[in-house]
Amino acid sequence: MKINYWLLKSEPETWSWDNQVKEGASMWDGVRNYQARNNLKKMKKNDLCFFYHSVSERSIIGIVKVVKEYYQDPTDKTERFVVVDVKATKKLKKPVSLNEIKENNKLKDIALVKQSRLSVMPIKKTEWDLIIKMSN
DNA sequence: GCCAACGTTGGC
DNA sequence: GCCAACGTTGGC
Repeated sequence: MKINYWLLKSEPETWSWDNQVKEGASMWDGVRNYQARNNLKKMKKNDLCFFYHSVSERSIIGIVKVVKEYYQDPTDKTERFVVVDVKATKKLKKPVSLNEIKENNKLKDIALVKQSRLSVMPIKKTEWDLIIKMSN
C-alpha cells in the first residue's frame, strides 16, 4: 500500500502539538479553503502528515497519522468543507524550522514556502525523507 | 463573468 | 503590529 505525505498547519495558540497528543485521535477541523479541502479529500487512512506550528514558532514539530478519511465538517454551517481524523504518532527529535527549510536548496519548491497561506498541502516523498533527516 | 472591496493568513 | 499575498464576496 502506497502512503502519501502531507503537511498540516496550525497556529499553536489555537491548536498545538500538545493539544493533539492529549486528545489522541481528533478531527482536523476549521479548514475553509477549497484547495486545502481538496487535499483533505485525497488523504487515505494511514497517510502521514507533518504537524507544523505557524506564526509564533514556524517549525515542523511532529508527525500525525490519518486514522479516518474525510467526512463533513460539523463546525461548518455551509456544509461545503470536510475534516479528517488524525492522531499524533511521533514527535520529531528536533523541530525543523521554516528557516532551515528555506535554506535547503533541495526544498526550495516545497509548497510550504511556495504557497505560504495554504494550510493543508502535499509533501513529496523526497521532501519528507529530507525533513526527517534534518530532524535527527 | 469581471473586478473592486474586503477579510484572513502568516512571515517578518 | 504591520503589511503583502491571497481568497472570497457581491455589485454591476
